[in-house]
Amino acid sequence: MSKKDGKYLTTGEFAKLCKVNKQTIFYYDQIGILSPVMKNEKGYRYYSIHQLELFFVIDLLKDLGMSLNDIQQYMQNKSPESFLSIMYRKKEEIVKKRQEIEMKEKMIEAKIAIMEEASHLDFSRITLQRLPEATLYLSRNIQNIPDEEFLEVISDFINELQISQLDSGYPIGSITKREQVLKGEYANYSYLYIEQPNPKEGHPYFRAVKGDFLIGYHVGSEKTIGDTYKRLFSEMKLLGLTLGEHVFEEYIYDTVVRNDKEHYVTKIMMEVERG
Amino acid sequence: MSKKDGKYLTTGEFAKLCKVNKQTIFYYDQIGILSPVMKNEKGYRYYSIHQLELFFVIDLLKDLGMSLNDIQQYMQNKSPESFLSIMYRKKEEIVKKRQEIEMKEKMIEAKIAIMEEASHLDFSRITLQRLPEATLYLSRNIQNIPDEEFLEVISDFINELQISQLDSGYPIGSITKREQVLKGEYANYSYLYIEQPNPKEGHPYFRAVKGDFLIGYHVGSEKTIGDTYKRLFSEMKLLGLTLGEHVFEEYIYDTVVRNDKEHYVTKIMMEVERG
DNA sequence: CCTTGACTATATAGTTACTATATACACTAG
DNA sequence: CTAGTGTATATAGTAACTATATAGTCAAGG
Repeated sequence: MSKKDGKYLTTGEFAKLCKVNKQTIFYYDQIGILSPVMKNEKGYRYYSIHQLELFFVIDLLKDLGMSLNDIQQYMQNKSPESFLSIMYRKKEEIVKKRQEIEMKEKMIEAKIAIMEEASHLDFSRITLQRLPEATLYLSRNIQNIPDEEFLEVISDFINELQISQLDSGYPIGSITKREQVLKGEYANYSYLYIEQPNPKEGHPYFRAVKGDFLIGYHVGSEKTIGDTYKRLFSEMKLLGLTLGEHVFEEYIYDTVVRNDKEHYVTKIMMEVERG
Repeated sequence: MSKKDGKYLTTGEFAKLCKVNKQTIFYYDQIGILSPVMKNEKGYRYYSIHQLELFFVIDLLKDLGMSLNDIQQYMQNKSPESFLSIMYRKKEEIVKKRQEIEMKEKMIEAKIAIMEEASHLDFSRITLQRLPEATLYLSRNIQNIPDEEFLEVISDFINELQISQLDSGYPIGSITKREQVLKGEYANYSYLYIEQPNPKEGHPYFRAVKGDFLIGYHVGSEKTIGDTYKRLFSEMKLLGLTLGEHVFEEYIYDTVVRNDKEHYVTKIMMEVERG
């Protein structure tokens, strides 16, 4: 028997090459997914270097979400055909997984962008800005909607975000119509929305907006948001502007980054018209 | 209190929107990472729709490998600054994770290619082929190496595969020199190698090969591989060829797809010269 | 008003894939 | 011949759920 083939690895050596705990190797033997090629009379386990590749495959399958139980099922009854069919299945899964990862990367980037921008803002200032066109994914109309139906709309909205991978990481905002705002019904929203910096083709629910906006920030619970609306209205008057069709609200700092409601920050963007 | 803000979700409703088991929501309350905004006198939990976003963030962090314990640490003491720093950290991690996924996708594709090719082969046929140039990642020389050192070389080779992401999914093969093969020392390899279909720039250990190869398949344990070598030698004589500098061996069917050693298949590729 | 069925709650045990600990035996080097 | 490292088994613990058991709550229909 030649040196290389004759060379057996002890459990410790094998574990080190696999970069796992020795106990894991015992465990794999115990549940029958990777047993040593040889066991001596003292019960010492000996592995061959070829079994390393088997370990790597097990590790790959595990990584792709296969349970040790399922892996064991295969190991009891190996064949090139069933291995191939597993690989085809896993190929589909990993493509999906990669797309999810890519989306999450985008989400993180969005969160970073939002937080970085917020950290440079003066929340007490009201500004007039010309906003560029943006693509939004809208919920169904929720104005004056009864409670049960509201839950269903939210549910559909959230589902669609997840199914069609529309969660860009940007905050979920709300749109209120001029009429409701003027009546002081600041929470009687008409739509929920989420901004889509890279809109997908062929999706029906997108609307674009652009124009002049009066932008202010409300610091504190939403119960007191009326105060900030009043400040915005007086600023609007001062600048000789009138309220446009829609008001957009977005949580900048919310329950994700603040323990206390008094420190929440809501961005209010009022569409305005000159003259 | 308006309809939308007044609308609280029960544990079941909230769980459904989060697409998790209700028990999970109880559990998150229990360990203090996501508690309902309100609990009535009967102990019923009520969540607000804004807490959905918090759940999604928790889910994101979890996906990025953060433990519920670490998440809890953050939740006890939220702030935009620490959230931002977590996001920066996670951004690095997810980039790495994406690269790993991409590599694994390639690995699966390679395994599929190998298995598909193998399924169309007649293992009893010996063929003469002109092989194109291929890039290989080589181990250090292992010819006549003592056992301890062999283990170290293997270890280094495997480590490098993992660190530099060189595991292409193609089998780990061995190269034996003409001299050893002629002496019948078929297992006295000089190098281990793994093919790199998309070689990375700036890596030192690569060698290219191309030329005429006499290719045969050994079915059975490596102990009887001498039989197949003999068949190859007689075919070589028949074709009027002489043995070139190297012989390459690759496991096609091994412990990964076969339970029984008698069904292993090893591909033997002999470099040959005409005349 | 009562019952039925679907909901809510807590408490506890089970699951997966390890990981740690305790105890005992084996092997190797000085 | 002992110290130190290695091996083994057995058992318990871990994280993050998941399932089960038991009991209280509530809204709709008869």
